[in-house]
Amino acid sequence: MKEVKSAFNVSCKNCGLQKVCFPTGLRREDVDRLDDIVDRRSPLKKGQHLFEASDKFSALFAIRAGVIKLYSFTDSGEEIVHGFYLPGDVLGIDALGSKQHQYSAVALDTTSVCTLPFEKFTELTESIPNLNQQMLNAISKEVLDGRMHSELLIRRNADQRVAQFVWNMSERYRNRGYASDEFRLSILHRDVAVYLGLTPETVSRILAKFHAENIVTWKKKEVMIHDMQRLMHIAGVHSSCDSCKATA
Amino acid sequence: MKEVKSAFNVSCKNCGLQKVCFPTGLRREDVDRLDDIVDRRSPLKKGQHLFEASDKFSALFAIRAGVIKLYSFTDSGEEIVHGFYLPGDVLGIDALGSKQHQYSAVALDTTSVCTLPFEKFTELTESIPNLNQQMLNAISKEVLDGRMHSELLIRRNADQRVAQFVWNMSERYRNRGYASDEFRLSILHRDVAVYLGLTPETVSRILAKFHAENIVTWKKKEVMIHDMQRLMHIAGVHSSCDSCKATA
DNA sequence: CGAAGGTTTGATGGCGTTCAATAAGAGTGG
DNA sequence: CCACTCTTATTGAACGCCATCAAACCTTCG
Repeated sequence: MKEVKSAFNVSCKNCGLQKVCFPTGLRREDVDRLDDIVDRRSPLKKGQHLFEASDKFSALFAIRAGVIKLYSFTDSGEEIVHGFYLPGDVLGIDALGSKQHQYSAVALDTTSVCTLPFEKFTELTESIPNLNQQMLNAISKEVLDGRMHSELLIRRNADQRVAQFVWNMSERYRNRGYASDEFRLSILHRDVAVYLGLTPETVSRILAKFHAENIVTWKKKEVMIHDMQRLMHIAGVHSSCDSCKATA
Repeated sequence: MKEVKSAFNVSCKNCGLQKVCFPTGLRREDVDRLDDIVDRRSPLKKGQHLFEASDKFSALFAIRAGVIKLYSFTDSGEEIVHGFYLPGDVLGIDALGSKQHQYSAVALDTTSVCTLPFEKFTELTESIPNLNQQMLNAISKEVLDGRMHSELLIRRNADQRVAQFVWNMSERYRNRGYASDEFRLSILHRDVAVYLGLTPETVSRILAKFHAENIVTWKKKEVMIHDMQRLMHIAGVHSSCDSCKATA
């Protein structure tokens, strides 16, 4: 099952995201065995779906590069954006119970993904004890992310929501070893607005204000944070060690 | 490890909630083995905590009777209510990753709980294959509940939120075999308000309106639903089979 | 019984939505 | 490469929902 390597087809062993996918670390031989079951397809183009709501669940996915938006629609047809998944994030957990995807996942940019067939993954779990805990970590992260999202939607005004979103993205890139004060973000303002429970107009106005006050500039998929302190202050991130918590 | 039985100390085998705790069903001998590891303490009184944020995680909990509120505080000291747990619900999943509770759980009424020591539970998992899937179901439910909460907080006005909350509670009681149009609910309006991202005043006003329009009466912990159709309509639950979905 | 906390009701104001119209990008085909 | 179209972003004005503040009433519990 060993395959030819390419830019989009690097083994877990040589993947820079190993620490993100498996934070507590697996033994080298265990990573090799994981490699054997991982399926690496050609990258998704912008607008292509990784899966759609009601699809049968057969695998978990780890993002290698790009961005995925997880979304669904309410009974009345409004879109709900549940989250954005960056390199190193695991996708598909919502379907573990019903074996059927509850939401849809679409690429917002060229995105490459590692596929973990769930059957084989479960078998591996029996022989790699640590893998089960890794799984629990990923699941737990999913639950906590959901709670964070709810928290953001309750009693935080529009300024705070936008600031927290930008800061959160910055932290996530930092944890992956990228620059945290300047990064590319292929997410439409419209999608951000839906995620934050706001209208595009409101988000636009707030970003204009942040730009005028020289806190954050977000133009043409390029985000630049000029004043991290004030950004964190607006976001309501007071405790000095929150970045540590986020890393955990 | 077999114990004397009492009203608050019934084995899983004889527990009416078995279908809720283990929806897909376990074999009789497996339930017996579960029984052996379950710890049944004396009930919690109103106001007592099952666990608190930052407590070490050592067990999952299944509610047998009563109500538990899961909550935490923001950096700025505001309370966040993440959810209410009814008989048959599983609590403690948020701590699976970090082995440390992230939120606090307090009894809103006299509440009895089954304790599942996680170590022993994990061991059992190896010999009862179906148990692992039960676990995944519980986790998945936790994720989906969180998403439902977010969904409720986005672009739903106060009327819709309150209606959806009452309807949801009604459904949950119905799924447990209780009356769905008349039930006791030991939750303060204040806690409901925080959960819904509203103020107590707003919730009070809306309940007064629902009462005046003869849709729902909620006085002194007694909820009566007089017009389920209109309640569902306000809640934005249009599809006729949503009760089925909720059961799944 | 008295105190503390929860609920109800009313008046006022602010924040974010809504509607509308323009500007700016992105994608397509000539 | 430019013209054309479609989607997204920006900016302005006005309205409405819900928070806020305040005061009275009601429960609960020591």
